[in-house]
Order: sequence, then C-alpha cells, then structure tokens
Amino acid sequence: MAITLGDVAARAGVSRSAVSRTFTDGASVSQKTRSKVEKAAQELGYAPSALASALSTGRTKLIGLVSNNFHNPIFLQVFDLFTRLLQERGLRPLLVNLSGEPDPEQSVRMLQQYSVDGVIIASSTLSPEFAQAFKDAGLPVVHSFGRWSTSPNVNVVGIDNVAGGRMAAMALIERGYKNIAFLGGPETATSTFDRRKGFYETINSQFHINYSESFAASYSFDAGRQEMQRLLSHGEPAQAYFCGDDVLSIGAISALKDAGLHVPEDVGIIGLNNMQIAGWENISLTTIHQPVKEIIQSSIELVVSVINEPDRHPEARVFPLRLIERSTLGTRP
Amino acid sequence: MAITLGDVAARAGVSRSAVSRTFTDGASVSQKTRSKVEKAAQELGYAPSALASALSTGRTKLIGLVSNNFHNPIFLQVFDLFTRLLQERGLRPLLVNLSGEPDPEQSVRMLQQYSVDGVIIASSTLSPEFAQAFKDAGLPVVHSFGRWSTSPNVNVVGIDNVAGGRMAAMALIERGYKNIAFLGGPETATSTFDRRKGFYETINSQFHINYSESFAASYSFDAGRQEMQRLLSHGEPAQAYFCGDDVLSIGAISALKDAGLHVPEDVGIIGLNNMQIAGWENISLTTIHQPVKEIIQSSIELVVSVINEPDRHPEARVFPLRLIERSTLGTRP
DNA sequence: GAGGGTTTTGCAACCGGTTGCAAAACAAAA
DNA sequence: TTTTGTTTTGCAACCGGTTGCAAAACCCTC
Repeated sequence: MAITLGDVAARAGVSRSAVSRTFTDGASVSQKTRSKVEKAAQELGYAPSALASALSTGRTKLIGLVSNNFHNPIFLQVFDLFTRLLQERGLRPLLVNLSGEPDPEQSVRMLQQYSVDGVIIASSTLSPEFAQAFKDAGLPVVHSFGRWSTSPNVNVVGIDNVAGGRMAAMALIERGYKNIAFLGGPETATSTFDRRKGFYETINSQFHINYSESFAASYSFDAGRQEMQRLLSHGEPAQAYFCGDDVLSIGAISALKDAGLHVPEDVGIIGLNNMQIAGWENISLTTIHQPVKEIIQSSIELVVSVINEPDRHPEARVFPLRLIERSTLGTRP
Repeated sequence: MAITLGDVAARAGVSRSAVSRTFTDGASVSQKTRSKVEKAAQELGYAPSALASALSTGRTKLIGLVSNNFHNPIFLQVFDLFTRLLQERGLRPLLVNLSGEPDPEQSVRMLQQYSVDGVIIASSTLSPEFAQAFKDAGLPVVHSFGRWSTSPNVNVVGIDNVAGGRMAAMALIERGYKNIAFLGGPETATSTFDRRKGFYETINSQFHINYSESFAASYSFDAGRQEMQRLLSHGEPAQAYFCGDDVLSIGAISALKDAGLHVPEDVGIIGLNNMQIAGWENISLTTIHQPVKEIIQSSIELVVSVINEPDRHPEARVFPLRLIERSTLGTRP
C-alpha cells in the first residue's frame, strides 16, 4: 500500500536506520548514502509517516486550537493568522470547536489521545480555569485573548480588558456624555465582565453621570442588533453606548438607523477590536484597537517555548490598546 | 510519564490484549475482566493513544480540511458546521490554510504524512484538478462548493453555479433592467467563471440588453466595495448588478451609498449565498440562497462513504438554489 | 603498512497500541 | 464424568518509524 522506510532502504541498498537518518536533520549520514536514499525515496514517492515518528519521538507537531467563537467575523482573521503562522513553523492546527460544550474535560481527553504537542485556546469568553484544566492534564497551553492576571497560573496572551473599559469610559466622559450605557457581550464571558468592570468603575468615579447596562446574547452582529432593538422598544436610548465589541457596535448601529436615529448626533457609539469593517467610510466606527496579529504571533511563540521548556513559569503577556477616533462619537456641551 | 496499556494491564492483573480489547468495541471480553480493566484505567486516568492505535489499524479519524478562503464571513459558518459535524462523528479536523499556496503538492504530502483518513476541500475557487491531486495520491477526497460536472473524476458537493448565474439573469430581465452588469469574484475562481457564464449567456440571449462585467480581487467586503468604487469613478453605473457573492454585494452597496446613490432606486443589486447579514432589515439583500448546511452535511457523509468504500465511483451532488426576494431590486418599465 | 582518531553504518530494542492464532476456561449436552 | 462447542485469554508478531551502542569503514599521520 503506502511506501515505508523499509521499502526505501531495500531499494537504496542500505539499512532502515540510514533512511531514517537522512530524513532527520542533525543525524550522521555520509553524502553518498544520503543521495542514494534520496534517489530511492524520490522514485518511490516516499513520505515519512508523522504518526510513526511521533510514536518514538513523542512529538507530533500537532497543536490543538480550541475555540468557541464561530460567529464573530474577527475570528476568521484569527483562524487565518493562527493556521498560517503555525504552518510556517511546521506545526499543524487540530481544530476543536467547543460550541455548546462548556466542559474542558472532553477536549482535554481528545487532545491527549492525539498527543498534541501544545494547546492554544483562542477565546475571550472562557475562564482561566478552563485553560487550567489543560495545564493540569500536562498539556502545554496558552490562552489567547484570555483574562490577564498579575500572578497567572496559566500562560495568557491578550489585552487588559479592564483597561479597555476604562479607556472607553474616558473617551465618553471627555466628550461630555452624561447618560451613558454599556452594551456588553454575553454576561458569562470574562471579557464582558472585565470590560464592564473598568467601564463602570470609571463612570462611577464621576458625578452626575447616569449609568445603565445590558447584555447581548453573544458576540455577533445579530445579538447586538437585537439587544439595541430591545432597548429602543423600552424607551429612550442613552446618549452614548460602549459596546463590548465591534460586531455588537455595528449591529447596534444598524438597529439605531432602522429606528430613524442618527449616529453620532442622536446616539454615540464606541466599540472594541477595530476589525476591518470598522474602518469603512460608511461605518467609520470609533473604537479601541486590539492588536490581534501581535497577540497571535506571541501566543504561538509562547506555546513553542512552553513545549521546549515545560517547567517554565506561567506568564501573562498584555498588549497595549489604542483609541481609534472615527465618526461614531460626537460631543455634548 | 503518560499512562500506557501496559500500566493498566499490570494494575488490572490481565494481559495487554485484554486492555486493548476493552477499549475496542466489538471485541470479545468477559464482563469480569472488562470491569477490572475499566476500574484500573479509571484510577490511572488512562487515555488510549490515538497515534499508536492508528499505526496498527491504519485509521486516524483525522480529516484534512483544506481551505483558501479566510475572508468571506460565510466561511466562519462553514468552519463551524464542518468542525461540529465532524466532531459528532468522532472525526477530527486537521485544518490546512492554503492562502497563497496554489500548488496542491505540499498539502497532499503533509496530509499523507499524517495519514488522514480523508480530505475535504472547502473552496469555491479551486479547480477540479486541485482536488484530483489528492485523489491521485490515494486520499479519499470530497470537494465542497466545487465545480460540478456530469462525469466527475472526483467527488463534488455543491451547487450549479451556471444555473445560479442564469437565475440571477432571469431575475434582472423579468424586472425590466436593460443595462446590466456582472461584478464577479476573483477571475481565476471556478465559481466566478461559472456564475458569469450562466449569467452572460442568459443576458445575451435577449435583445436590447447592454452587458458589461468586472471582477473584484477576492470574495470579501473590501474587494466588492473597492471594485464598485472603481466602477463609479469611471462613469455611470449600470442599472443593475449581479454580484458574484453576498459579501461583494454588501461591499458594493456600501460604496454606492457613500456615493449618494440609492438601492434599488438608482441601482439594483442581486447577490448569491444568502448569508445571515443579508437578511437584516437595513440590508435586506435580494439574493440566491445556497444551502450551505446541506452541502456540508452531505460532504461529510460522502467522505465517510468514500473512506469505507475506496473504489466507489466519484459522484457530483448538486443542491438546488432558491431566489430570495428582498429589497435590493426594483422594476424598470 | 601499521596505528590512532573520527565518522558512518547496521543491529536490535523500543514507542503504544492491535490482532491472528492456539491454548485455556467455561458452559451445555450426553 | 466425559465430550463437544463456545467464549475468553495471552502470546507474539506487527504497524513505521527512532536511537544507543558497538562494529565497520574511513582518513591521516608516522
């Protein structure tokens, strides 16, 4: 059926070890046998089995990529970057879709069975305990877009969501908004919790500002739109909203426009992420930039480091946020 | 380090075969040893190595999921469905990002190395020859969203893009448009070619209709937007456009609106796909529905069949399209 | 051509499972 | 109790690679 080491060895007239060695770099093979082997391999169309190799070396070059967010368009970019950057390093992403599976147990087991070299959890909604479960199982793990902590138990790469909330609050306060609301993502998401926290605390430290909040069912256009529609059906909207994410913002704006309201004249909106569409002229969303590419790059570097150095101390890598001023915030005197 | 068969066998006081058999269903084990083994496995936290098992059985339960479209939001849904449905069958998606790698050779090699049981190519832009390369390498393959043919050499599941083009043309002709254009996806994509073909032929069979065409750089919002901007900068737009895809449509509409034009009063637009956003009130895109879920479900069933029955004759599964009338087409007397 | 050091090579055991085969254990019938 | 038939069990070989170790081959120098 498939071509094996032995076949190539026989054809080249050398031992199986010789063949193995020509395909593992750093091994000692003479130029002569090397070319004999390469010729034979070429002729037979030999491709070494990664599985068999993994069995003896203990390295599969497989990285479990665990995610539960398949609705936020930003995740297309996330998957694109992860897969591309992993491939560039000769690593293969084994995708795990967590949707509706809140327990890490099953995923841990599955990834253990495939002896993945490491795991990257790409999610802004899962708790650090979720990632911890992978670590406890002995899997090198990095939580991308996860909750940051000064004494992390598990490796995290992302942003400071509390700071993001503060930044949004400052932007709204500076512009003179007095009636301010938070329109968050799902209430159970750590990112929602943290962004709300920073936002609320900053707003609350000011006098004469009216605060209210509500939450969308998920990080998606539809959920943002629906939540804003619900708010509008219950009375006057706030003067300005910090939406927990750009997709929520764009969904909310579409609901506002449908209701005949103007942004930013009637209602101000600030988002978070700075996804590509946010920059379009006809959307032109004022938002907070999350450095997605840098986070992903760093996550991969980190997981590779952990693989090579298992006893490494867990670390948190926090990337800075940047306010992107566009046209969905105005000023109130 | 990790727990193996042997460890469990020793603890349970049985042979290694007995342990193996308790974990492969259909094997002959007495209730007594089974429970002994299960107890020991439980206590040790044993998880059988899929790699080792794959080495002897020849089955990895790995499915290569090959794609090159990481910009079209519809693919988020595609990935979500593929990963979910594969997982439900105990299969694992090994993701391959093709972006910028036009040659199948490398991917074929890589998937061979990991002995994937099968391959699904999820792309509307790649040619049948691309899929063929996987088949030639002996990998069971299904091309999802690929080009259909009456005598397929390789399994395809998708829609009839030529028919889609015809359907769009009919919709525009019926509404009395006389100056009609095609705004396609990348010119090299098979789906672009076929949609254009059906569209052009139908338009051309009519008298007194003015036809023109142009192509966006990729299937993405941005590309659609840019191409429409370019068209507008070169003169009067057509009365109506068939955009090769919903994302192109929405991008094009955003460019039109920016230019102060109204849809459908000034320009009519019809898309293809019926992605979720197309249904929003403030977009309300008239489009042609592509049954994504059915295609994916069927693709998975097909690849599983091919795996179990390697000499199966290749087949083409074509799903019907449906015109979704919303509000981006008007009528011209 | 012998002696010494270095590189290359093959043997054989191992990675963690699976499975055909024959022996052992068990159950039922005589 | 013996015979026959059916399950269950363990042995050992195998899947396709890797790698430590000792022997073989090579290269230089004297």
